[in-house]
Amino acid sequence: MIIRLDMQSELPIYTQLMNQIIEGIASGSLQPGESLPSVRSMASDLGVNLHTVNKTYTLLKQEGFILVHRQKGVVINPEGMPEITAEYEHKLHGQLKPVVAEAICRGMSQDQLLTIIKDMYKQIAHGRKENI
Amino acid sequence: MIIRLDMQSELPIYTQLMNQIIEGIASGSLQPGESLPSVRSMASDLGVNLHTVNKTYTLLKQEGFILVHRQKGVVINPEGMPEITAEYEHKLHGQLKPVVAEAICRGMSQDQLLTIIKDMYKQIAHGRKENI
DNA sequence: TAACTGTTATATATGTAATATAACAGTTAG
DNA sequence: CTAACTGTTATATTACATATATAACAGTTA
Repeated sequence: MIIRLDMQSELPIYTQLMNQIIEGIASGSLQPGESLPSVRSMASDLGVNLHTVNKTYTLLKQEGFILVHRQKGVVINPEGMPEITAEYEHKLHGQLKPVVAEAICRGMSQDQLLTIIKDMYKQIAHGRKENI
Repeated sequence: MIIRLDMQSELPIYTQLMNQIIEGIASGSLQPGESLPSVRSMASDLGVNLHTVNKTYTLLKQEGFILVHRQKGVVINPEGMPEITAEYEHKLHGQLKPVVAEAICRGMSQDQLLTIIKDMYKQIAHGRKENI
């Protein structure tokens, strides 16, 4: 899996890394049970510090996306992904609200916005089943 | 317009304030041409520093949501809101992608996601026309 | 003139992000 | 058993963002 970091971005490196791993899972390029590089090798590959990768892994572990297997190292959670909890729905609303509000301000119609979401959903989830 | 700040939030105060003003415009509770409190009085009302409010106003001005009128002070842009530029669409994609990816990971269907967006759009844009 | 406006400057305290170095306990390969 | 790896933790430092405090400036308004 190819990971691209933008050192000029306003987003922290550990957040960019976290997002791309989640996108990798969503797209199917990272399968449940598949192992991730060690914090040291990942850090080395990306040219960042060990602790930056470790922070990403710690957060992904806390949310249930990955787990640390004593033999296999860090793996995408083989038991499946975290569920749609009330807490997650609350977080989702908080993330979407300002984005939707700005779209409305700029005169974007509901259909325009839904089309963008549909296209994005299709694009990300495109290669889900055939990669199993 | 009522503004609520969460001092425990991970979001900076100036971002919370910015989001709520944009949501106010989207909902119609803030109309184009309507004036906003001065940086000092707003800061005083919210119990924050002058510069925190000033940063919010500066960012909103840069994006075209408000402008500084020599007589009327700070007003919601009477010429209308900023448009849907290519730059904005790029920003929108960057904001939505990680959110949609996590939803897919958690097994949320496209319809579930679209329903949330629709409800949110309706809720925000509900009192648009009747407030003019 | 006095009180307000946005704006700018400077300084300080705090927290986060990212780095560097080091160590520990456990696992694995030679 | 040794050596090299694993995740994990600790400590320290640098850099930057956030938020504050205080002050001043030019322009506007009552």
